[in-house]
Amino acid sequence: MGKNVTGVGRPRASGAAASSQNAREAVLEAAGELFTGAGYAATTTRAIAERAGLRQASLYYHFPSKEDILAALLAATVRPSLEVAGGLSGGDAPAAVRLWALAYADIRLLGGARYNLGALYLLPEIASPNLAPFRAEREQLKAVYRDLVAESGAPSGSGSDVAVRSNLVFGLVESIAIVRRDDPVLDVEAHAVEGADGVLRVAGLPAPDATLRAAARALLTRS
Amino acid sequence: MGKNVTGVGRPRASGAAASSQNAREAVLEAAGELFTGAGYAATTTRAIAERAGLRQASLYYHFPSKEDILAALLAATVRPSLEVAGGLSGGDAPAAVRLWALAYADIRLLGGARYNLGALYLLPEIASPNLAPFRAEREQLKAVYRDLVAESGAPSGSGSDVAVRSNLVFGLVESIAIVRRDDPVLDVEAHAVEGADGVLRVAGLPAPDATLRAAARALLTRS
DNA sequence: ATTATCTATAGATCTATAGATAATGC
DNA sequence: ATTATCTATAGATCTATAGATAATGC
Repeated sequence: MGKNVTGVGRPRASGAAASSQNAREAVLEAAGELFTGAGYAATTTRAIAERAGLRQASLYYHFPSKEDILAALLAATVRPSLEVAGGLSGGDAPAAVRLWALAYADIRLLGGARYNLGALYLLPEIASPNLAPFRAEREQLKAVYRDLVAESGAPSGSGSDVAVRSNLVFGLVESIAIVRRDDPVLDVEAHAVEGADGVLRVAGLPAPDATLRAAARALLTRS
Repeated sequence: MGKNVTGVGRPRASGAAASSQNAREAVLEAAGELFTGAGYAATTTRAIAERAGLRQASLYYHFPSKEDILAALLAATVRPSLEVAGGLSGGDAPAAVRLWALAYADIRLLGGARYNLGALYLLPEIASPNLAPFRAEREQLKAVYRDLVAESGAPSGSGSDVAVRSNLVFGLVESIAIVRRDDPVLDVEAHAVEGADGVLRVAGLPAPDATLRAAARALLTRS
């Protein structure tokens, strides 16, 4: 269970940096790239191991099963978003400002990660019973959006309700994964600003101005 | 190659309706349900065949490979959207009206299909070289959205450009697949109306009123 | 003695092909 | 003779386990 800083354990067959600093990290990095690119079922444990620089069977020293690798990735992907959401809850800023800030931060997180981490949310495998903890965390995040949409109190024109609007808002944020897959070199910053603007508009709020954006950004740097 | 209306060919092993009216349809139906639910790679040809009421090997009488089943489904899914887009191009209605109509129709098509057909677009396998024809058709549809966003000529506030906005618009429409997966019993009609409203707002246009919506619906029924 | 890897492999698939078979059509 | 299915199986995986091995730590 140690960190293997010096070189405990049998050396790797792939000549490579005998006994890496942290094989677990390398496995997650490799799996992230492959799962998001080719999907979970189409990615073999052999391919993950190869990219991480070890043998297929050696994965099982670090993870009990292939699905546990996915679970670790999903947890690491949703956690930063939940932290942002948590950091916003304490303040006294208007709901519209907090909603803009959360959407902006989420889109940047998903759009700017090393590889297209948001694509993990698109995998059909997240329906697996073993991944219920991840789904619960994602539901938590979605609930924060719903509360912000409700609190921001947009006029309920033409019979629209909070449930429909927050579905659209959450969908708009997560759609960064689809957009990024279609266009891997997109301008993340521009998409995040315009996306957060769009979130407010979809929520039924007036178009945000520079003052609102500045206030939202200030909220984010504060924590 | 005949339709097997009466009962040519060896009867099915699964007692079932000896020599179905149209086995090909049954295979597509089964594959649609399984691919959208469990994904492509995780769905076995055996599972498809079982659900369609024939033996695994018999699939290959109707399709040369598993991937061709997916290709057929993708083609059938994007075609109706392209038809709507084509039907709108000839008119003299304002771009905002056509944009609302297209978004509304697309969301209803994807949201109301027998199973969550939009989830096919989320599959990582659509990157396969063999599925280039589908990707091209989807790009065509996306180009229609882009042209409508450009033509509707929203004020380009805060440096936003057409590319970013049309990415967001297209993402918002397709996000119905994610929303539906999370909430299989959603109100499709309400989501489509509110989603099309959101599309106009994300495009930077003023919030649509009942008159605009009525005009857009009229466009759709006309063709 | 502990750690982190390796080699080898069991057992369970999965796709696609080969060739037989049981209907109808002529 | 043609059609649409079937049975059987080849060949290629794929995940996970068993048990050996080559380092360091004590």
